[in-house]
Amino acid sequence: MHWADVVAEQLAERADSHIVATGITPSGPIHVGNMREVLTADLIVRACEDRGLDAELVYIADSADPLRKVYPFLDPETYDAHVGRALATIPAPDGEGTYADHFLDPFFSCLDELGIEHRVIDAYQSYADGEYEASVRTACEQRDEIRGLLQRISGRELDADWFPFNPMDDHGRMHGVRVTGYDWPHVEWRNEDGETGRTDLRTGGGKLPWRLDWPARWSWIGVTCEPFGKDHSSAGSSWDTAQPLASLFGVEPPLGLPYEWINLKGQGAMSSSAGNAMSGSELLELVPPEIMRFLISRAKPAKHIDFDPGAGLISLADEYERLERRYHAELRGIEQKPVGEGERRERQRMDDARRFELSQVARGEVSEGDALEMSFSHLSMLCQVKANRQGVFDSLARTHGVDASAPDPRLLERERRMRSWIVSDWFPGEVRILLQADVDADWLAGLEQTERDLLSGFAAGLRSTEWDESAIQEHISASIEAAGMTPRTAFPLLYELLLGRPRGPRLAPLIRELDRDAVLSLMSAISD
RNA sequence: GGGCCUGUAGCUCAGCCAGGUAGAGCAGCCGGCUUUUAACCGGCAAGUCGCGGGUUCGAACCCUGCCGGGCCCGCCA
Repeated sequence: MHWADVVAEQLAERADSHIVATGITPSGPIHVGNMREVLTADLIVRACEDRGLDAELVYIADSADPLRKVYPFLDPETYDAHVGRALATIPAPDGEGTYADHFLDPFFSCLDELGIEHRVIDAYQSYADGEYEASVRTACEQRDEIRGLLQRISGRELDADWFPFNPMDDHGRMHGVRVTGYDWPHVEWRNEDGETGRTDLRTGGGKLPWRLDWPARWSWIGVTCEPFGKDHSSAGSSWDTAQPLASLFGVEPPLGLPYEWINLKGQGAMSSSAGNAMSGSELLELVPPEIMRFLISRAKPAKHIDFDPGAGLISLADEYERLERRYHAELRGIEQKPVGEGERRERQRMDDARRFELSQVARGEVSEGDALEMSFSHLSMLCQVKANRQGVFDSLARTHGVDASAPDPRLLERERRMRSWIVSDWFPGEVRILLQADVDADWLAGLEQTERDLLSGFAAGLRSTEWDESAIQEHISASIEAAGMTPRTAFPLLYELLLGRPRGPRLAPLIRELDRDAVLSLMSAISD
């Protein structure tokens, strides 16, 4: 049974209606690692729906969180003054709108593309609207008990003047603001500059610290399930402290699902501020949304994912494509048996089917017979070799039976994305088709005489060859024949000469699309 | 120090929770097709399942002890 179905089954034992919560602080570009959370939640929601439960995904934008520091991608001139202020109240890096929205808007676009239906809860607004009032009051009234509980479970010593609410000063800053007095519904405070003031706790003016905020939102939103990053699941961390706090706030804790992190292959955990991250939007510029869903659906949440945005991403996409074909050929409609039933092989097939189904952007059953049957690696090659879309689809018409006059819209999308992938820095060198700049003298010296004859004959004649496919094709054939070689032995040499590797895309059309001057300049190095 | 995850074919991983004779893809090799769009088709080879102990009729799977790798415990998922 697929992991999302296992979670759904556990939820079914608890209730018929569920709210699956996720939240990410919009302090920077929301990267693929961040997005594991919301995708995990979506898969659970889908699995719940598939077994007839009501389920809703709630996304909490932590816009009330203060800017913690001036991140490397921010201008210190502007942002020094904003450290400690809520993300909802400070300007965006490009000056348009708020900081929080600046990073949330592209994220929400991703969610739409990924088919993730969600209700957005804005934390800053929710504090202002009084949604947190009951929890804030409980926290303040029972601050001594909470304080002891936090110290005991987290093993962390809290300051003598610790208070379960971080108020903002008159400049909107939360850092360094101390509570000096409390009388519901007000707190009095003093900031680092010695300024004092009074805040009404019922309408925002600050926020609960994270360890309290988390169970508080469970309480007022009614969260029943929540995936969370492993940083929250260490011993004594916020998940542990949230358990007793939840009962204090009068709710059952949700079913928690810790998930592992996504590493950028070879560079460790993704981090926007460290500059080794790919944002969700970026990924969706390269591959269709179902590939991103597949990345998450194929791995269990407890497994960390080594995300390779280069060759590995092409493999991933191709793997999806093969699974798609297999699904339509033999997996559709396979009976999903309860946990533990069925032969090993059969269980694997059931899970594969679910991996595919849960990767779909559209909800509901996958319609019949709509596999694209087009590998991403093949497409990557065509898009490099063909100057335009027409060329790609003409080729696909010949080799894959694609109707070039009315191609599948999904195929058009894949072609569009592949082109942006190729021009991006993410495109892997292993599959990049690159005309050699020079001839490797050692390689040339090591060849047989007939082999050199082939190359020099080919090179010499190319200059006078008309630059179209059939003329080039003829010239290739003539050169091979003149050298007394066979295509099988000759082609690897020609590829080696042009691309520096023994194989490549069909040669004549490839040369036709390459820059003529560059090719001829390379040829002159051989014929000399 | 505490916690979580992880170690299965050259590579990426599935299988472990629900014990029943080792799986997939890629790469490799061989063959087929071919005046080659890294195509496509067929086949082959490939693993002491990190190591030791235990439980069991039976362990990659459960328990236990080691060893290696990654990460988290300051509001970075």
